[in-house]
Amino acid sequence: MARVKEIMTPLMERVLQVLSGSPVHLTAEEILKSINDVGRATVYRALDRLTEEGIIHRLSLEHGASVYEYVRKPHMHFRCSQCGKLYDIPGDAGEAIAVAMMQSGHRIERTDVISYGICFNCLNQTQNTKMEETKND
Amino acid sequence: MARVKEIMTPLMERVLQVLSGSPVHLTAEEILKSINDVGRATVYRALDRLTEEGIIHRLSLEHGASVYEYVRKPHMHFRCSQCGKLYDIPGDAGEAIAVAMMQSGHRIERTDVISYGICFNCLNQTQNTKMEETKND
DNA sequence: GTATCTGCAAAACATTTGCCCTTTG
DNA sequence: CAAAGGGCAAATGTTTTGCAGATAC
Repeated sequence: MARVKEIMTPLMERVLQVLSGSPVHLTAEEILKSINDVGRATVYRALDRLTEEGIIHRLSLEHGASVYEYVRKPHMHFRCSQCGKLYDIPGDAGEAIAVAMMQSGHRIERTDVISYGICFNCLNQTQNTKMEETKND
Repeated sequence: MARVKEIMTPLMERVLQVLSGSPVHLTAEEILKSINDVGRATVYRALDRLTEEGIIHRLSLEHGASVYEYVRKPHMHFRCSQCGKLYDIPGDAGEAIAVAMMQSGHRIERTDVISYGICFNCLNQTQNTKMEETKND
């Protein structure tokens, strides 16, 4: 951790504080808002460097901005195509993936697993909406 | 496949032809260039619909545009953080992921596995560069 | 004083939207 | 002619860049 500390700038520390204190994924814009008197570019620069150092994760998603999260235990992600909400899914990529990736000869630094579909919340709402529609017909 | 055919517009067919004929992932811009007399917006619309229908996959990556690929057999992806090249990695997400995702109660439609790191190509070049530098010091 | 960090504004991309024209049934 | 597809340009949203001032060593 000593080495990590060395490379940290004040802004990186502040960004990291915001991220590590948040239970949810945040976009660059959200982080920007929760820190006063900071330029947008600086936040992006800090996020880039924190990502490169492996201290945080950047998640690139369909439609809209990337989100950042403080690296805790490994997990996967699920994104609802309907409401756009992002869920953490416990568990990690597992041996199978690691082995396949290793055999490729590349140096793997991290693996993102992202599923897309309809979340349980939207599934229920759709059901309700359908019932309403039927009633009104 | 009958149902699929019904919803295909001429543009969707042309886009699909380009994608299914390409061994590599293409960005919207690349697809645009390989089709004459087509508006940018139309290509995006076609790609959106093809993606929704599950006929092609959109892959959202760090830095730069999303790439599209024709859906053949399931596989994973590796992106080199240095040269930006995207590699296909044989194998799929496996049971472990599917089960974990299912338990979440969401309706999973697809899962992307993307690893980031340094590709074997860049690993070699870096080695060579280092040797050169040593020579010149 | 040189390198690093930061803020600001502009630039650069990637993607989406609105509007209008064309085609098809 | 209504509905759907498509072209174009402008708008939007996200991220990056260039530059100048401030700070740290």
